Amino acid sequence: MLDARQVLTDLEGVRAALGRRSAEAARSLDAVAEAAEARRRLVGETERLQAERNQANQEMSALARSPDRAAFEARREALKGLSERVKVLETELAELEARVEGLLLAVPNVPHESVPAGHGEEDNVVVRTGGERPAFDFEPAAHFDVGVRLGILDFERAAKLSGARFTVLWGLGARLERALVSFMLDLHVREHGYTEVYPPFLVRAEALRGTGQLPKFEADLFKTHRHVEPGADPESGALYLVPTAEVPVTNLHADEILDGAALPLAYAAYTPCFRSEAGAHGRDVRGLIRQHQFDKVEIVRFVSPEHGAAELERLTAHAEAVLQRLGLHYRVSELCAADLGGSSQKTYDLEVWLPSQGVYREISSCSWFGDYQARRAAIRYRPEPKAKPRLVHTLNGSGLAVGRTLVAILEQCQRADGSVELPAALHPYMGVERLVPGAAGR
RNA sequence: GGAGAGGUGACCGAGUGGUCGAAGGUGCAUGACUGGAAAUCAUGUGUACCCGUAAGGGUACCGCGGGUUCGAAUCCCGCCCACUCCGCCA
Repeated sequence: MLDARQVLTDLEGVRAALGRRSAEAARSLDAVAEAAEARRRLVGETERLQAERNQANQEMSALARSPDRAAFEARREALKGLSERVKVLETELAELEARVEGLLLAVPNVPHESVPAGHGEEDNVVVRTGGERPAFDFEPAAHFDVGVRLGILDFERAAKLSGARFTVLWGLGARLERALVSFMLDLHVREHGYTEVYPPFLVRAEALRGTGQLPKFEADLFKTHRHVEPGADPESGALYLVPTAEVPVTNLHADEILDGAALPLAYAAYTPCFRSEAGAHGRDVRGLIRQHQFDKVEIVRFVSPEHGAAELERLTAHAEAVLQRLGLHYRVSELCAADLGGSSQKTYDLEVWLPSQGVYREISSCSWFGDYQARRAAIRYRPEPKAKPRLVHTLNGSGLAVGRTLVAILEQCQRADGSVELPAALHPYMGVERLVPGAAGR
C-alpha cells in the first residue's frame, strides 16, 4: 500500500512513477487523491468539534458536583445538539477513511527508479546467464514425455482424483520432489543463514491482504469454508490455501514492532502452493509447468530500508545458488516496469532453460517490495531504542519452485536412452545417480 | 460437541460512568553512584492522524462494530479472536 500522505503531497510525482507501470495504475490515483483530500478536510472539522465537546464535558464534570441543578440541566440540553453533530461527522469520517483505504489497497506499488521502462514481458532485460547450455545429439524430449516414460509422472490418475493441473509422482519421482525440498532448505539454512520455518498452509484473508494478493486477486486463490449450521454466516471461519509461502511467512511479523538490532531477519520455508490459475485456460496445459498444487521453498527477508537494494541482490544470489549447485543452465532477467507484480518495486526473475521448447521459463521470482507490504501488514522496526518505529522493507524469492526444478532436471539431464542423470548435489538425498526407464517409477 | 473464564500500552497487569492515555511492575533510555560492572536511586519512556517551517497545539485509540448518556476502558447488544477443563480425533 502506498502512503496516503505522499500521494497528497506529491501527486504528480507518484502518478508519473506509477505511469511507468501502466496508464491504468496512474489513473487509479485520482480517486485516491480526491478521497484523501476530502478526508483531510473532514478530519480538521471533526476534530475541532470534538475538542469543543470535550471542553464542554469538562465543565459538565464540575457542574455535576455543584448544587446548581438548574444550570446543569440547562447545559446538558444545550450539549445534545453538539454531540449529535459530532456523531454525524464521525460517521462520515469513518466512511471516508474506509473509502481511502479501499482505494489505496487496489493501487499497485511504485516501480523503483532503477527498474527499466517497458510495455510488457518482451522489454525485460537479461542481466546474466549461468551454467552451461546442455548440448544434445538427439531431439530432447519434453519433461512430461521423459517423466511418463520413466514411470514417475502420472497425469491420468491425478486427473481421476482431482481433475486437470494435478500430478501424481511415483517412486523415485516422489523421492526427487522430496530430495529437492531438502536440498534447497539445507542450502539456505546451513550456508545462507536462513531460519527454517514451517508455517500454516491455510490463512485468513488479512494475511493475504498484507502481502497484496487480496483484494485484487481473489480469483487466483482457493478458498475453503467450514461446515456451518443453516442460517449461520458461511464466510465465518473461511480460510484460504496459501498461493505461496510468502503469505504466511511475511505475515509472521504483521502488527509487530521489531528490534532494529535484530535485522535483517531471514526465513526459509517449504510449503505446497495452491493456485486456481483463473484466466490461464489453455496455457501450459500439459506437464508440470502450471499446476493447481506445487511445492516451493521460499526465502523471505525483513530488512531496514537503506539496505533494501543490496538485500535484493543478496537474496537473488541465494536463489541462484540453487541452480548453480544443480548445474542447470539459466538466465537472470530484470522485469521492466510494466511486467512487475503488483506489490513489487523491483524484481529479478530466474529463468531456467527448457531444451524441448528452446525457451527459458521462470523458476524463481525475487522481489523487493519496499515498504508496500510492510504498510499493509503493519510490520515496523525501531531503529534505536526510543526511536520512532519505521516500516521495514520486505523481500522474497522462490528458492526455488520445486516442480519446475524437477522439470528442468528431466529436460536438461536427459539422455538418449530415456534415462536422466541426476545432479551430483542430489545424490546423497536420492541414494541413486540415475533415473532409468522401467525402474524409476516403482 | 459440553462447560467455563477472558481480550487494556514494547511486555505483564490494575481500573469506581466524569479530573483515565489510563495505577503498579518489567523492559528500555538518560543521569547519579563505581576503577569498571552488577545492585541501588532519580528522571523519562505508547501508536496513529490533523494543524504548524519549527517550537508546539489538537484529535482518536483500552479486540471490532453498534447502542444508552451531556460524557463510556467502565453499562447494554452483536460480532471476531484467543485461552482452560472434559469428550472426540492424527
